[in-house]
Amino acid sequence: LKLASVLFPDWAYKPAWSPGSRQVQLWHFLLELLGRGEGGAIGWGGEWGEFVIRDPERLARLWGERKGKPHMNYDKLSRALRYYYNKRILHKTKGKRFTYKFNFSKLILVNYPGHPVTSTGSKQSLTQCRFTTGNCVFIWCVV
DNA sequence: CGCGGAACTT
DNA sequence: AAGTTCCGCG
Repeated sequence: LKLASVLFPDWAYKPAWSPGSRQVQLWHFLLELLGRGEGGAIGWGGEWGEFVIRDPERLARLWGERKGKPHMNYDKLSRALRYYYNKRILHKTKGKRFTYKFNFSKLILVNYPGHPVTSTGSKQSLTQCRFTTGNCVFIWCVV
């Protein structure tokens, strides 16, 4: 089963009153590519929530295309990623080049490679905030 | 590379 | 608010 579109819970979107609220958020975009197993540009890393940017300039180009920013590059994209540190969405895996990590206190993944979730109980309690992309099911933990 | 301040845009 | 652009610093 594959879903054509990715669904995020309401709280994961920019506020409706915010300018550019219809635009995708960068971390949504990253999860979209990761979930799709897009390959080349970005992929999951060894640890829980960790991902590696395999082709930084290509990822930047893809992001720029999505946002209509033709001059996007990794320097600028990575600045946006660094703004996520204080927001507790991401942090850097120190010492590993182009490697970042999602803070999954806010986000839990099912079918995450190497971390299958078998407990139906924990699934049940969180199914309201759920979206699917590719063969990964993302379950959100509202805090 | 990776970091974070600062000004600017949407 | 969530980036984008630019940049000096380690």
